[in-house]
Amino acid sequence: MITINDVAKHCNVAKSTVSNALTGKKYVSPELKQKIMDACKELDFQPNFYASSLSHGNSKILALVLEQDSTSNYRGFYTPLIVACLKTAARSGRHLLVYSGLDAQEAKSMLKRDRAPIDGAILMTPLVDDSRIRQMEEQMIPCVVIGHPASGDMSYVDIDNVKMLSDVVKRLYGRGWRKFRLVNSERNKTISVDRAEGFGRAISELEGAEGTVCYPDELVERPPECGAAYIASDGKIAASIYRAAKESGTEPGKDFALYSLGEDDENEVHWEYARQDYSKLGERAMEMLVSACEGDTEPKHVFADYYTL
Amino acid sequence: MITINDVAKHCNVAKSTVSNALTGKKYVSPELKQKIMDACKELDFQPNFYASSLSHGNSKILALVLEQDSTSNYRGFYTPLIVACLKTAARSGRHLLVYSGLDAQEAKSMLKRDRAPIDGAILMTPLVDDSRIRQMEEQMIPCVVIGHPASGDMSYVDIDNVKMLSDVVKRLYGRGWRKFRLVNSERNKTISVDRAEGFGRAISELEGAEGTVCYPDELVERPPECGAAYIASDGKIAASIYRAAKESGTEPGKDFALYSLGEDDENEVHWEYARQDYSKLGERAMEMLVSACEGDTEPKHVFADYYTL
DNA sequence: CTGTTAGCGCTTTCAG
DNA sequence: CTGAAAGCGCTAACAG
Repeated sequence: MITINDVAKHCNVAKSTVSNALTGKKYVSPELKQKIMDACKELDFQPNFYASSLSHGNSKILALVLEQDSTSNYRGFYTPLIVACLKTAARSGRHLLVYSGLDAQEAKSMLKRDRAPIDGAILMTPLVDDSRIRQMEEQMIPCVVIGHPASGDMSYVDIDNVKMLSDVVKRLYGRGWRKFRLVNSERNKTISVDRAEGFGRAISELEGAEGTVCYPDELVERPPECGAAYIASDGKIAASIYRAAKESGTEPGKDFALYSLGEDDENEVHWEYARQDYSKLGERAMEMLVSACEGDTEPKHVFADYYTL
Repeated sequence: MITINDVAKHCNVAKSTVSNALTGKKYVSPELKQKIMDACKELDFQPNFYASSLSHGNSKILALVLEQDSTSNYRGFYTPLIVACLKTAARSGRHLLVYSGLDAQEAKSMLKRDRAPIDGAILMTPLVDDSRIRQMEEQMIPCVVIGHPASGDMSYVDIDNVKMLSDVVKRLYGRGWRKFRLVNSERNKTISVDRAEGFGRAISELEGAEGTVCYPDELVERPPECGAAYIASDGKIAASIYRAAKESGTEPGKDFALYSLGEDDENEVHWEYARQDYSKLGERAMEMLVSACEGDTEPKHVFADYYTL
């Protein structure tokens, strides 16, 4: 392995001078600097990752923590999200560790600052009571949440689910539907809280509208109620409603309405859905994280309009 | 930060004893060991990642390099593959860095051993001339390829594409088709070579069969030839053939046959396809990588049957 | 079996 | 503006 010492000898200078030339934290005369740079190239010197991190303590490694617990395994939108994070990270010279389906226990251990050498993290899908978030706060690791954290003052970027739900209900109302059914996400996710709120708000504002909310744990596959507009929190739920309808001979779009909030795979969907731009979400979150790692400690709260109905 | 020194003082022993107790590489009396462990817990000691890596030079971080260059952005099968790698890695206490769409230049820089602290890597989708593979060999970083490397003697796990193609052609032949068209993957991928070979082999073995191979760069959207059996190298290509057929009024399954080799999203596909188990592929590759990192340097070559026609 | 000591490669004071 | 020297926290020889 070729070290900073070899470069120093090669140039007849002290190794601290090489270090200074490389990090740019101290003035080094342009000629010397050039000479050093040339030597580095000639010798193919690569600074040792561990040594430099040990000294100044940052690794240029970030983490993307997909979801707490491994309830839902396959999420089609992960790919564009991961790729967007990856690319944005790479553009600023960062590496990205990805975690999926860690339980609270595992997360606690894998994300300890001294276990994983991370400078910062993006957390997906916050829970109402989210131990990962607390942990990042305690460890003072810069952190951006994708979604709406329940409490605390940390940076996040989220789609405005309150507004989105309200918009969806109004649109369906405009088409004549009066009876609404929100089949929400899991209760422990903050997204469900926001969606229920937007849903409820719209219902109460609209003359003659009536609505109820249910959760996946209550979902039985039974034919949808005739005359109701179903809003499914994701494509899988929409698919199960659609299937149940088909089997019972109830006609979607006619006997009842079906709308899904986000679709993992956009081919051949038999119902209306909101498009959400996961790439943008990832890109934006990563930009925020990088800037936080560079010292911008002010928490930023972004409700983005990365969706279209 | 609480260090090994604090623990040592707390227990009135030398720090090396603490280190030995923790790493288990030297004998330490059970009572002392217990005492030390207790102290670690009490003081909430976490070994410093950089320091220990600097000393013994392994980081428990692995890399998953998705594909060279960023030609194809969205690959639905990435999610199950990534998640499988992630889980398998986590089970053996490894972190996973993911890279996607690096060009040769970027790969060269990001995957330098001293830039990214990786103990080993999984490389997806090898090219006929693959600089990443050469780089890993040069740097002597343990490495497993998912796919069939063109040359060299490194570990890989792959679906036997020669056999798969041959099987597919024979199946279609058995149904009466005699004219075959393979629309292959990009020329620079080794998978294309194998597929063309299996295709050609089957054609030559089958009485009265005739076949040609073409590549994406030659693909124009024109109606498929009547009476031909098309084998598309992936779902996207199959979709474009299907679309062209629909537009020209040619009927799939009747005027021509359409078969695709692997499908990213399995809902509502209008043609036959081979199912490939990307989770298994990732899991197996990761197991091999971990064992390689643990000193098993013997290259393993696995042609798995992780597909069903 | 335990403790002392010398590094790992780099950054960072702190005198020249 | 440059260079010697002292760590960062840990591991691994090497004596006791």
